[in-house]
Amino acid sequence: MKEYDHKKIEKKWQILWEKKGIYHAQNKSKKKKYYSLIEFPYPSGDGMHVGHIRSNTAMDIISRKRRMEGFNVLYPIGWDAFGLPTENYAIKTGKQPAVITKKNTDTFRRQLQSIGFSFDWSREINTTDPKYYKWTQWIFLQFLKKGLAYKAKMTINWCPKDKIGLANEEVINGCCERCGTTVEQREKEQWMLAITKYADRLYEDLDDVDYLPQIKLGQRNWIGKSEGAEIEFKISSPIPGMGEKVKVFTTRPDTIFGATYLVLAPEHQLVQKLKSQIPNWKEVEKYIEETKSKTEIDRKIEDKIKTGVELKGIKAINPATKEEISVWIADYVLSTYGTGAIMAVPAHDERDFAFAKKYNLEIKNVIEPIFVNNPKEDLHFVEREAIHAIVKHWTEEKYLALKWKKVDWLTFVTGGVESGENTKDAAIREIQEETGYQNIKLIKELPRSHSKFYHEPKKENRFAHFSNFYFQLINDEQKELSQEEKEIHELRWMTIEDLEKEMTIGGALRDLENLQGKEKFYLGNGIVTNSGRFDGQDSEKAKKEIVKFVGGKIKTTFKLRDWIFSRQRYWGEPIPVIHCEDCGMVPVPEKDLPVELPKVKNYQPTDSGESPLANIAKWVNVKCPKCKGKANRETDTMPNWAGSSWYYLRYTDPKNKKEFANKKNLKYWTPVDWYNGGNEHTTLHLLYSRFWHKFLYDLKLVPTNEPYMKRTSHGMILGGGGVKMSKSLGNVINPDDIVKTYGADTLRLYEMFMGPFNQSVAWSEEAIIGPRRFLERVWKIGKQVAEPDTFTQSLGPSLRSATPSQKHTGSAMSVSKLLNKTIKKVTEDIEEMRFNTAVSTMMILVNEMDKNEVSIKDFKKFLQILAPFAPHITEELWGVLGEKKTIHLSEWPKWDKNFIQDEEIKIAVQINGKVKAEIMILLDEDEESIKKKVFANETVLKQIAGKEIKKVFYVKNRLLNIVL
RNA sequence: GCCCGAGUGGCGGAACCGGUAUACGCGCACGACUUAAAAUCGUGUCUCGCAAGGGAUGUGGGUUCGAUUCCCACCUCGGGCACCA
Repeated sequence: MKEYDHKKIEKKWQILWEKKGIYHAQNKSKKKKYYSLIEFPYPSGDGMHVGHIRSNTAMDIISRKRRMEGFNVLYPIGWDAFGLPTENYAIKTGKQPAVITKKNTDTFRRQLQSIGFSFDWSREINTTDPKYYKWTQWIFLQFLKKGLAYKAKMTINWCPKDKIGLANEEVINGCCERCGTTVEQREKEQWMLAITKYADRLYEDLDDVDYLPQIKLGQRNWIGKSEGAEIEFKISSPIPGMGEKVKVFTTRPDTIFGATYLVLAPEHQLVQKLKSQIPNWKEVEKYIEETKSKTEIDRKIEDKIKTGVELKGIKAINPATKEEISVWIADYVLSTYGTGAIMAVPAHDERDFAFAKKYNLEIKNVIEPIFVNNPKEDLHFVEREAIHAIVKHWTEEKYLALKWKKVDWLTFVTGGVESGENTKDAAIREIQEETGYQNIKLIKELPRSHSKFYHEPKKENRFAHFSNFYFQLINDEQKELSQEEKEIHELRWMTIEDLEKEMTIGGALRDLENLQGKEKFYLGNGIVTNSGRFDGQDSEKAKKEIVKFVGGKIKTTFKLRDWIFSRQRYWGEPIPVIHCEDCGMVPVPEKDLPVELPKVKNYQPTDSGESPLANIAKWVNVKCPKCKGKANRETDTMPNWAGSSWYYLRYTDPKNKKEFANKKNLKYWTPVDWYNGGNEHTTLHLLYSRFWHKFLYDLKLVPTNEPYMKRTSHGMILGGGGVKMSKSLGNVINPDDIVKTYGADTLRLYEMFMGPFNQSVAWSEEAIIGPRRFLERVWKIGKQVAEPDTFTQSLGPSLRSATPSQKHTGSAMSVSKLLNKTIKKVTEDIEEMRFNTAVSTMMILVNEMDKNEVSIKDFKKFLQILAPFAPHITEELWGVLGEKKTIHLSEWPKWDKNFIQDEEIKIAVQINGKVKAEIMILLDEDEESIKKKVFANETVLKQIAGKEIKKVFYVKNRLLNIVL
C-alpha cells in the first residue's frame, strides 16, 4: 500500500480505537478532568447532515487536544429522540415511533462512527429509553413536590394543523414554528413550570460563566429584567369611600410629574368593576371585544398605530401632582406584563407620545437633556494623551452646548494620567488650555468601582492613580444667541445618543436639517424639571426619592413567563401524575417510575386537544396510588425540551438504576467545561437547562450552580449559493458519499477549513479537493521520511514523476523554524476556534516540507498537531514511523521560543504612508542604523530628492514611514 | 421599528490592540511529464498602464504620518426581538 487509500486505513483504526477504548473516560483518574459537550442530535430519518459534522469535529479537535495535553476527557454522545418529526412520520406510515427511532439512531451511529469522532460510546444515551426518561419523570416529580410544577388554565397558542399547543417561543410571527400555519388562541389546562421563580438568578449568574457575549445578551433579553417601581394611583369617585386604586409599573418614576393620563389593558379587571360609572360603556365594551378577537396577525398589520378608548367619567389622581388625569384603555398595554396598567408620560415615552398625539392629550416635559459625556472604553482613558483626546473630541460640542442651552455648567468626565502625576491638576490644566475657560471647579471624583470600567487590565500596573472626575465649567461669557444658535437650541428634544452620533467635530452644523425633522420626545436621562421640589436633580438619582414621595415600591419585573410544559401528543415523556376522583391529583410514586408509553395503533392527535394517549382505556384507567379507588392517568406528555434539559448529567453515570447519576461522578465531572452548539439553541435550550440545573442544585443533587462553564456556537453550513440545505431544493449533501470518495479525514479537514467557525458558510463541491490534496501530500512526505532510500523506487510510475527530482538540502533548519511557528499558531488557533487558519498554517508548512529535507522528529511533531483534525491518516503514519502507542494519547508538542523569531527580517519603507521599498534589517536593529540603510536605498533617494523631510516614523521591526 | 453580526479578487476566505491588503484553498491560463488523457509538478493570476506610476477592502465624510481595522452618516445582506411601560 503505497498511495494514500483512506478506505483501508480509516475503517481499520476506527475498529482498533474502539476495541482498545482509548476514548473512554475514566470516572476515577489522577489526571485532571475535562468535559466537552456537543448538543446531542435529533436522529431524523434523513440521516446526518454535514452541519452536525462541523460542530462535532470542532469539539472533537478540542477533546483530542485535551487528551494529548494530559486530561481525562469526557466527550459523550446520545440521542434527543422524542418529538414531532418522528411522531408525524409515525402517523403517516403507521410504524411505531420507537421502531423508527431505533432505525434512525442506528443510521446516525454508523455515520458518526465512520467519521472517527472520539466519543465515549460506552456512555451513549437516548431520551426515549424508559431507563432514561424514568429520571426525566423523576425530576418532574421533584418540581411538583416543590410546587414549581402546577396546572393552570391558559390561553395557549394552538396550531390547528399539528393539533398541538405551542409555547410562545415556538410561535414565529403568529405562525407555527414547524408548519407555518397561523396559530389560534385556545383556553386549556396546561402544566406549567415556574421558571420565573429563577428569573433573577438566571439573569445574574450569567456574570459567572464564559459564554460568547451575544449568547449572554440573548439570554438577558429573553429574561428581560427591568428595575422600576410599582406606584398606586387613586381613582376618584363621586361617592366618598368608594374610590378604587390602580397599580402601575414603571421604570421611569422620575417622570411621574409628566404622567398626564393613565392606560389600562383592555382585560384589566378594574375596567369591569368600574362599569357602572362609565357613561360610554358601550363604546368601551366594543373595544374590549375587538381586542379579544384580534389575532397576532391583525395586531401586526396594524403595526404601531395606537388605538384606545377613554373611560369617561373616570378620573385618576396623579400622586405626584395631585392633579386629575384621564383614564384610558388601549391594547398597546399588555395585561400580562407588569400590572397591566401604565402611567403615560408622553414627553418621555415613544408609545405614549404617539397615543397622546392621536388623542390630543397633554404632553408635559419633565426631563431636560444634558450633555453628559458618555466616555467609551475605546477612547483610551489612560495615559496623558487620553486627556488630550477627550478634550479634543468633546470640547467643541461641549462649548456649543454651553451656548445653546444657556446653562452655566456642564459635567465633564475625564481622567487617567501616568503614575506619579497629580491627576486632578493635570486634567484641570488641560481643560483650561483647550477650552479657554479659566473658571473650572472639580465637583466630584467618581468612586473607585466606577473607574474600573475604564481600566485596561493589561496596562493596569502602569497607572497608580487612576481617577475620573466631574468638572464644572463656569460659563462666564454668556452671549446673546444668534439665529443659527437659536435653531440649534431647538434640538433639545433629541436624545443624547442621537446627538453624540450626529455631532462629530466639524459636522455639527452641517447635518442640522436632518435632525430637526425628528419627533419630539426625549427618552434619556437628564435634569428633572416641572417637578416641584425635585427640579434640578439628576433624573437617575431622583428616582428613589420620587418613588418614596408618591408612596410607591421599588420593584423588578421580568419579561420571562412560566414555561408551558405539557403537549397533547404521544411521542414524549408521559407526565407521571394520576387523577383520582377522591384524592384529586396524585403524583405517581417514585417506585412506579417510569410511566412507560404504551404501544398504540393510532398516533393521530384528537381534535378535542387531548393526547392520543387518552384513547387507550387500558393505559388510562388505573388505581389511585393513595386510596386504590378509580383513577385516570394524566395523558399529556412533556415537551422535547425536557429530556435535553439534563442529559449532560446522565452522561456522567448513564447506566445508574438508583439515581439519575451518582453523586461522586457528578462531583467529578460537572460542570461541563466547554459546550458548543447551534445558534438556534442559545436562548431556550440553554435557559431551560440552566433552570433545571439550578433547581437540582437547590435540592443539593448537583454540585454546581451553573451547568456549563463555557458556551460557543457554530455557523450553519448552507447549500451552494448560500441557501439553506433542504430536501425540496435537492441540495442536501450526504456525508456518506463524501466519506466514500474523499475519506473522513478530508471531510473533517474541509469542514474546518471552509470558513470561520462561527459564521455560516456555503458548501462547495469543488473546494473539498484542496484538503484532499493536502493529505495526499502529507502521506507522500510521510512515506519519504520513513524510507528515504527505497521510497522513490517503490513508487508506482504515477507518483514517481510527481516527486521532485531534487530536494533542497541543508534547509532542515528553516523547516524546523517554520514547524515551531506552526505548532504555536495551531495550538493557539484551536483554543480560539480559528480552525480555518490553523489548517492553512499547516498547509503552508507541508508545502515547505515538500520542497525541503525533513527530519523524522520534526515530521512526527507535525503529525501530532494534525492528529486532532485528521485522526486516521496521522495514526497510520505515526505507526509507519515506528511508534507503537497511539498518537492520540501522545504528548502535545511544545514550540521552542528561540526558533520562532527570525534574526533577519524584511521591513517596509513608506513615503507619506505608501509603501515604496523593502529592506532587510536585523531583528531589533537600532533605529539609527536602519535609517542609514533606508537613506542609502535608491528608490527612496529618488522619491525624496529635493524634498524636505518633515518627520520619520519607525515602527519596530515593521516599517519606516518618511513624511515629506 | 429596535438590537446584534457581516460587506475584501472569478469563488470560500486571510490580515483587525491602526503599521507591507488579497495568506491558504478552489477555479482559470501557460509549461513539464505522457502516444494521449487524467493525476502530479512548476509558473502566473485585484485593476488601469508599454513603462514610470496610479487606483482598489459596500458608498460618502472624519480623525491620523499611516485606516480593511477607529468615529459619523447612508446602502445591502444575514440573524434575533417585535407595543415588555
